[in-house]
Amino acid sequence: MSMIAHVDVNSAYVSFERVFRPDLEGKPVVVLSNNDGMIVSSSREAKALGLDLGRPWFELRPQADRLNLTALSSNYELYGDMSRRVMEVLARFTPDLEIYSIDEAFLRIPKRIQDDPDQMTALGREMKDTLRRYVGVPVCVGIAPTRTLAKLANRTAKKIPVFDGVCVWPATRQDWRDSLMARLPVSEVWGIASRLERRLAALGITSIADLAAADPVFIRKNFNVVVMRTALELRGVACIEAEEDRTGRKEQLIVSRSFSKKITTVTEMRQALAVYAQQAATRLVKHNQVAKLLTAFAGTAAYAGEGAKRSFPSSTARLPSPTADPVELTKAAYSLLPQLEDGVRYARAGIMLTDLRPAGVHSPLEMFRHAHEEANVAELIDRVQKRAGRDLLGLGWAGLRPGPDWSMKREMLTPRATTHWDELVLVS
DNA sequence: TCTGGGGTCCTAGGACCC
DNA sequence: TCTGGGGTCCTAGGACCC
Repeated sequence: MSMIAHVDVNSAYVSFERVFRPDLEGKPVVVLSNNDGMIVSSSREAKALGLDLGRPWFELRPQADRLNLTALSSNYELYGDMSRRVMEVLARFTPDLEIYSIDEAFLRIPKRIQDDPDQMTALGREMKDTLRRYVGVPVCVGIAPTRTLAKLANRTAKKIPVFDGVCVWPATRQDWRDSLMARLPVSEVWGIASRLERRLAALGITSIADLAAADPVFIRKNFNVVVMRTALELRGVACIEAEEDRTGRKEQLIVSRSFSKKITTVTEMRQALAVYAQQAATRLVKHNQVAKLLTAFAGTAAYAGEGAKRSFPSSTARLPSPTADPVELTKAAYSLLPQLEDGVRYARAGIMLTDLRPAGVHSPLEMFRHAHEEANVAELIDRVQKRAGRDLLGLGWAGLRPGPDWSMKREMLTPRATTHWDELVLVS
């Protein structure tokens, strides 16, 4: 039986911010979503005040002073770079690192210590201490024979103080684990959320222990293989494979944003689509991929009041040939425009690219349609942007700064302290 | 009056994740 | 007035093939 460690950063975005704002240590802090919409990360102190994920900021703002609460706009450039540092440190512990998300990773425990709970605990503690020292962030570590149990061990390490951030499943007693699993609701398991929780409850499965004890064939029949795998993993049978290393390869790519003010005109929507199409193109090129299918969509607010007109138009265009050309993507995205309805206040729009494939593999027909003017426009934009910055040149509004008045609002943004020379932290 | 069997591919929708 | 963004996997059903 092999062992897997799950490591994740506590209150990740808040912790990344605190590295450069040590004054926020020990205080209630939240990080907000784009447009300063709602909470996406919440410090332990903020959680203790009941400030959980999803709370809208406009509701909270009036109380912020009274609660001594610090709210920050999300600074994804900072988080991306801090995440890279965390993973770099973790990579020193194993040749077998699976980066699962911006703040989580799985690591395979070396064979020679996988039967020794004490050594595994020491290893987990070393990971935690090293990340604190080298990157400056607090993490928890869970170690168990399956990914699902490693996540559960990690949750345990976070919530039960005696573990002090490191929980090695086989180092705990069987009867203690059983009673823990009997106490915890099944929705605490990785892969079981509210809808499955409801359906499971209808069959009498409410605790984690219930799911672990359920007959896998029964689960397979009433749900699907995904839920069955989860149930098996809870019994210690590893059946969720490491995600295949895609090295950046994706199956789909989405660029979508809410506007800071509602959009009502075709002109504004055309601007937004042009900006998003170019961002999509940039990301495609970065992954060295091209797209065949583009879907453009827009929508009214999810929480629009009574009587507000709702509308969710979308249009899908097959591109003449697989491409990452911003000009072609922008044109294709415009197929949405005729579908917009008059008098509707659109809150968001986006572009989804699907049917992606590696760039540079061309069918015979495609050989004849290159090196024309449009390709040169894309290249030119790319060259200018590389030399002079992203904000300087683009189709439509993309090159203008300040941006149009519907563009994203981030009023409490911290400096991009690790990726931009002019935003370095100054120490005096 | 009678109307097979086996397969692939694609898409939409549902569920989950962070 | 104000409520995020970006992904993956699985399944069912339809279209189509021989």
